[in-house]
Amino acid sequence: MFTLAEENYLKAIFHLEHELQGEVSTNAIAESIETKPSSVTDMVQKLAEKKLLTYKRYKGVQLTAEGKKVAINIIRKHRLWEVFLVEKLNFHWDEVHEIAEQLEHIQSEELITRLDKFLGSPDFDPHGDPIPDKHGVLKRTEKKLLSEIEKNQQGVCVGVKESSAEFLQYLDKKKISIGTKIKVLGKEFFDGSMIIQVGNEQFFISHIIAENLYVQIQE
Amino acid sequence: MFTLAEENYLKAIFHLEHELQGEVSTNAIAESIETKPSSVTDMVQKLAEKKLLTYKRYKGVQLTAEGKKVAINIIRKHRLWEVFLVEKLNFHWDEVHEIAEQLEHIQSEELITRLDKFLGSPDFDPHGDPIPDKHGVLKRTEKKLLSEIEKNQQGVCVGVKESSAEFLQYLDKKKISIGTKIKVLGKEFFDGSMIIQVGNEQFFISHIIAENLYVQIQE
DNA sequence: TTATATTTTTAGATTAGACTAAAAATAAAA
DNA sequence: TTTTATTTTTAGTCTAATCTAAAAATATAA
Ligand SMILES: [Mn+2]
Ligand SMILES: [Mn+2]
Ligand SMILES: [Mn+2]
Ligand SMILES: [Mn+2]
Repeated sequence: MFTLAEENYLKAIFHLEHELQGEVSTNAIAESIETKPSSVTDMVQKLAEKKLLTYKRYKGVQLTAEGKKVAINIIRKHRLWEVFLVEKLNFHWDEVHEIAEQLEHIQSEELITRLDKFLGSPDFDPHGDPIPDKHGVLKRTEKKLLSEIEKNQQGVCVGVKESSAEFLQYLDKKKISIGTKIKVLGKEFFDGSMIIQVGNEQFFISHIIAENLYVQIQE
Repeated sequence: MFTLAEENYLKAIFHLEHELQGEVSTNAIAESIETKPSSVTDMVQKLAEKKLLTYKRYKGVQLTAEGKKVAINIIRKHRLWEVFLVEKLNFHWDEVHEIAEQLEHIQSEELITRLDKFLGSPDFDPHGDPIPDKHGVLKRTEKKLLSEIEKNQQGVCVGVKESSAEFLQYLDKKKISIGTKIKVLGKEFFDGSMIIQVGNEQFFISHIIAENLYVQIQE
């Protein structure tokens, strides 16, 4: 149906639309998929002709409903495969992204239907990201960045914003994973750093860490 | 490591070397991967430069040890994925080949190691074809074509030579699958057709069928 | 508002892989 | 052993996806 490159562009643009809240620039796309802006212009013109996005010269792009549908389906496949790799093959959560980047392009509706069933129709992937259902509907949960919660509040970790192997390994070292309870003991106004409690341990984390961890507040 | 096209050529050449018992011609490759002979010449020259096969103009090609290693690894992946699709996702044996053609190109040693373990290190795929181990070693079994066995002998089906969906569906209709006992009740010298017994049923099969079914003779 | 900087697009080149048409080598038939 | 047929290779073209360099548009600063 679509080429590997086309699928990767659509997925990247979809993610950028959410991060940037609106129109996505040529440079933003180029940076995100590690290519040159001139290459992006070419591809974006091709995708516009195929009605997967709208494009006005110098004005950036926006996915059409059809483009979104394609992107969401790739994301669905990516996240289902990540669940498979962690739940069934016992990969660790910092090892699965690269492999899922390949698996997400396998073309077979039936395969995904069956994989989903085999995995028990999971709602979230190993990084806490929601898995769209077959109609593209995402389960919404109200989660907050750890950096947004107040002193003495407590939450349970439900996801990571950044999901590089390096960050995930840092979290492992600190014994933080999906489901871990985190209590904010102190918060430094100046630099946003925090003292938090995880299990019996209390330690310092920088703002960078706090704004890449999603938590659900607990009373 | 290798491109999709390169992998497909190596795999096709490997299979042809076995079918044709020796040197593989340009035309044979072209037919097998459904491309033009001129395209094959190009690719074969490229693979020769990479030392994956030896090539003499107008003389056909032969895989090097390295070329064989690559080909066998792809076949290993293909067959392991087929087992996964049938055993875990409950696909039928006539539905898995096309999907495995895609999955066999996923690049990750670790993935295959874990998949193999998850599946219980199977020795055969759903069509009865042997799965090479991680060193490329194939489990050899003495099996015969049904067409080669004599009247009143009996065997158990251990594999199919042809594994197109059409042929597999024919076998389903006749209630023949891996493990099925087959007894030869009659054999027509003229055209090689047979009367066989499968379970309680007795029926006629043509030579074409008999020479695409592998059996292991039982006393 | 004019000058400068940044972003984006165009023009032209490159690579992998495939194709067609024609030439060259080899095999088969007369 | 010529002639004819088949197989294989070469030469040249095409498309997808990328790149560099330069031009054009837009944004920012003086
Ligand atoms: Mn991922
Ligand atoms: Mn993920
Ligand atoms: Mn197969
Ligand atoms: Mn098979």
